[in-house]
Amino acid sequence: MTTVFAFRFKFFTFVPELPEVQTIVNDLQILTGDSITGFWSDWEKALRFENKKSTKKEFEKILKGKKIKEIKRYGKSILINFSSNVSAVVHLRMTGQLLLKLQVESYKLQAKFQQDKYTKHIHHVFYLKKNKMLAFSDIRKFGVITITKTNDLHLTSKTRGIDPFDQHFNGKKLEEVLLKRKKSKIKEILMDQSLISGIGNIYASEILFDAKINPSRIASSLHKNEILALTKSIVKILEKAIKFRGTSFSDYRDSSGKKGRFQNILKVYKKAGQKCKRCDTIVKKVIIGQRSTFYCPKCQK
DNA sequence: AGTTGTGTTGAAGA
DNA sequence: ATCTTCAACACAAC
Repeated sequence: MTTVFAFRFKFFTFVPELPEVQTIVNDLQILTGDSITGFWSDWEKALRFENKKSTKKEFEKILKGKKIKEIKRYGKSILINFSSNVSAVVHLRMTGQLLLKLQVESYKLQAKFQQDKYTKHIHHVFYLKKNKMLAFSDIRKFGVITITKTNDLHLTSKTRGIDPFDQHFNGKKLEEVLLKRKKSKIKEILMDQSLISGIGNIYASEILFDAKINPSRIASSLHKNEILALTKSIVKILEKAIKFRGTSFSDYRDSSGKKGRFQNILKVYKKAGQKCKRCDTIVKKVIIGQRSTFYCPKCQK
């Protein structure tokens, strides 16, 4: 029998955004100080070295023997800094999960454990000295792992808008950001990772509900006080979601019995046809930026 | 059983 | 250049 999962970041009903990634990063802290003994992958399309395609061989060559110095988050990306100026950027995209304390040999992974829904989507594995392994499971295989020199981290992604928990993020900063896409709908801007990093489809709807702003509003039409309210709502909702360990955990419980609970307090997301929690008006669904968007037509102006 | 919805990112198209 | 559309993929729900 395979070793029990210590943590399992559950399937794709919801997708990892900033709060889920922060929750994962917090849980991964136990790996600090551990070192890499090997690397395995059966989906090399996901592997990048700097900005080029890479291979599991190259990954193993670079990573083997490296010590994990720190694990951080930027936007929706997980940053792992190793010794010798090496870093890995892990992006879970839609369905990526990181599994800890699992023990599966690579030859078994090769066979894909076809009957085991918990291991059949593992595509990459970092083997570790103390903690056995860190496995990357990814149903849709959109996830990406980029290795780069720590010094060159800033070059790895175009999606490096300001993180809402950056100390420089405030109303004035958000105002500047809105000026860059004046004609766009506010919800599109919230989800534009090159402007603000970390907000995805779920929290965009929840934040705009909290700020009482209609998601279709054009950026340039927002008044100063609305931008200020929006700034506060961004931080407030994301902080609350982190406190609740995110939304992307449904039936899984980790070894201490905890699971994400933010889905229990969602106000508008996936609530079309139901009464608004503030004013009883029926919540509506529209498509903005090709994605489902939920809002109350009465209290979001 | 075939079609659709899911939603992140970056490349391709307009 | 700047905007929009689409492909990468697997699976649940209709």
